[in-house]
Amino acid sequence: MVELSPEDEQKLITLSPYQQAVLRLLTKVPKGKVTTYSDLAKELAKRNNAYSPKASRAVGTAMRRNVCAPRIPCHRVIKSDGSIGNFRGGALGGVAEKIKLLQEEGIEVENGKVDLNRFRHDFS
DNA sequence: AGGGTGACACAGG
DNA sequence: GCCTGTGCCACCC
Repeated sequence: MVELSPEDEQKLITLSPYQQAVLRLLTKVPKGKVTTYSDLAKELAKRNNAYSPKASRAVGTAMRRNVCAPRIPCHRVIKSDGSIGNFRGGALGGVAEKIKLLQEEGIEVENGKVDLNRFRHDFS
């Protein structure tokens, strides 16, 4: 869980409501656990019926625009099949960097995949 | 207002 | 299991 500083809040309000919701929810994912784009979309839909549970793609948009207020652990978000997905557009370390960060938190990554049965964070 | 674009998902082949 | 095509959502011109 991450505490947002007043500065972070300032950056957040710059974004659309949906993007804010995604990032705030993301702060609840603890170190050592991961979640998926789809899971975030579902959880958001559960908390606010204005949102669609199928907005996984929109969640990706939120990450892309993530002012990644450094504090928000965007590297803990992977695809629903356990594969890593993308990170900062691909270049500059990209996926490799994402994997590294995950492993440093104790999450096992083999063959470019994470075992969701063991590392998936359960909201609710 | 209209059309293009992804850090996605899912069903097929 | 890998590669494609299609659907989708919120966002951004």
